[in-house]
Amino acid sequence: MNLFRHFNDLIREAAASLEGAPADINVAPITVEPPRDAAHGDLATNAAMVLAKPLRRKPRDIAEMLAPVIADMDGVASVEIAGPGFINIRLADGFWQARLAEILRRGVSYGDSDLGQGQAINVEYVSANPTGPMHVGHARGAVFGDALASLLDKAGWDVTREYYINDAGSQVEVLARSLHHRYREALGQNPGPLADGLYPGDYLIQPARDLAERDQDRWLDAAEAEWLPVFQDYAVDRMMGLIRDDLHALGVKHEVFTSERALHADGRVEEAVRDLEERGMVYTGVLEPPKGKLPDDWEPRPQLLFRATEWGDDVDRPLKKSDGSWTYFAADIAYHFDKFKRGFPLMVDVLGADHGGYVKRMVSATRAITGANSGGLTIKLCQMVQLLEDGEPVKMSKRSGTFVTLRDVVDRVGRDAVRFMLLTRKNEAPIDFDFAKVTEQSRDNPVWYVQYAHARCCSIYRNAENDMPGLNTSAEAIRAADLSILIHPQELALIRLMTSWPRLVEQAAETSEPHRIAFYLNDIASAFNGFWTLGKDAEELRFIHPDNHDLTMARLALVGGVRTIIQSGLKVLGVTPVEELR
RNA sequence: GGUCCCGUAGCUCAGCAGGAUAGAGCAACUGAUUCCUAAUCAGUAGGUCACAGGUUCGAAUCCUGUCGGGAUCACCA
Repeated sequence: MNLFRHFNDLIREAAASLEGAPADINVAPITVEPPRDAAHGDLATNAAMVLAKPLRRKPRDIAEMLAPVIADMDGVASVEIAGPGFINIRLADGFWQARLAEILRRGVSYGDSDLGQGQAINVEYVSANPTGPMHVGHARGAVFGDALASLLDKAGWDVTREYYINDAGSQVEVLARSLHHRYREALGQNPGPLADGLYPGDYLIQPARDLAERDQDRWLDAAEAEWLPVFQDYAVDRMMGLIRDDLHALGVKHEVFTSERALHADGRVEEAVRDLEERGMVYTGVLEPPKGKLPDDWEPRPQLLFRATEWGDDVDRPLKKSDGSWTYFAADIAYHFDKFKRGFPLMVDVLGADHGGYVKRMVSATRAITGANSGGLTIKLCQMVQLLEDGEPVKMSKRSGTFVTLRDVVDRVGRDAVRFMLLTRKNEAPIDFDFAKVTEQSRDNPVWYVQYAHARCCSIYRNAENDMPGLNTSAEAIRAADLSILIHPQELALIRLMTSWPRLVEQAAETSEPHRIAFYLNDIASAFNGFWTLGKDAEELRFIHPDNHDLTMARLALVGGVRTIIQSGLKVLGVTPVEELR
């Protein structure tokens, strides 16, 4: 239950039936939120202020009319009118205790929402070129996309996770040539130094050996035109294997892999462009030279263009290169068209910030394809990750082979730490990824801090079982505990915070901001650790009371609630909760 | 030059789709461990929310402009 939505619905209803309310009154601007200052109560609504104009009355007068109606609602303990016309609502202890019971009953599915109403949505992420292993730059988009997909799923969308394999274009030819070089080496030849522009990494050596084993010297003296397609297929297969392994190491999942080359091969690119053509969205023209720095080899030439400007872009965009072949953009239009036809009116693309210039054209193309009022494509850009070693940037250069692979980082600090750290920042903000910080065990490291709180919850259960032999701490027994004895302000504060989880899920999903979950978990951990420490001074606030079964069970229920919320949140982030930290 | 992102405490960052006195961690200072994990907690101090206008009951949040930082800019993917 999202209690804010719950009470908002009730209050809107009450507002619409107020004396003197016009039939067509707009109650949408009414909000119900937690007041910033807890002293103001549990809920605050702006209803009186928003209704002042349509009702032509003073906010305070409207508040006076609404207050008794609200006070009568289930769960409401008291109502106050404050400031310019805020209505502050305080909920009864019993209401909060019922919420804890709800959390225990629902388990990690607590916070699930029907906000998405089961709408199909396609989330595309990673889509690294299949030309080598993933490096850290890819990790952020991968983790972000994965968490966003989980988040949307939790919030009620029907999510499909997709990977677009960029297996067409010149970089795949380069890959094939690089593999051929290694192939010659594998057969004992000395092809000399790697030609300029070929991929230097040693990850092609083993695939080349395997290929040499399979095909022997069949391609050694063959013409390039003969071996190129074979080497392309083989290399892309192997590189996708590497990437899948890397994704697996990160715990990132996809359900659908779509090949760019297949789009070209079975005519879907032509089909998409033809579709645009029929709508008059395509023409042959000459583009203006780019502003700013003019490329050395720029020259005016007629090209097949898409009327992107009619859909919100700044210039029209080329669909064909000067040699007549399709641009990447043309294939990408076909790809989005394909997704649309597969039943996804809603799509999300997760891209690196270096693709910022690409957003408008893809969004406008998608509008053109799907009809203007759809606007079904959202592009989320992830900013750079800067690796730090002892506070110093790690220098990376592809040329010297010193770039850090995703696998290196995962092996060193662990999948969970990588994921959590990359999600503890909003996607538009650059991240400094400090190796020392990520593995540090302190308050300053949110990854560790949240895990610590979870482990502590587990530890309390273990201790309870040890200290009180025969105590039944099964889920059923905990759910049966009498929660009405949880009336300490700190206990209720903790439950309040847990109860904001459903609302947080909805907000994070609506804004596509999984980082909010990481911050929320940090808050939960902090509140829980605070409560834990109270027990040091005040023995009656400890969780375990060997001489008081009922109190122990109620407190264990509280701890169980915290543990459940943390698990629910970590599940969205794709991080495994740990039961013990030593 | 165009476009996009960012600018909040000394540092690193949140800020809940406009709400009441702008928050957290680190660093600094003061306290708390025979005790359910002190790997923690409580407190003090620290801000002209880059700047200037605008929108309205109300702006860190929305709009315009300026300044500063980053990304990107036909035919690459």
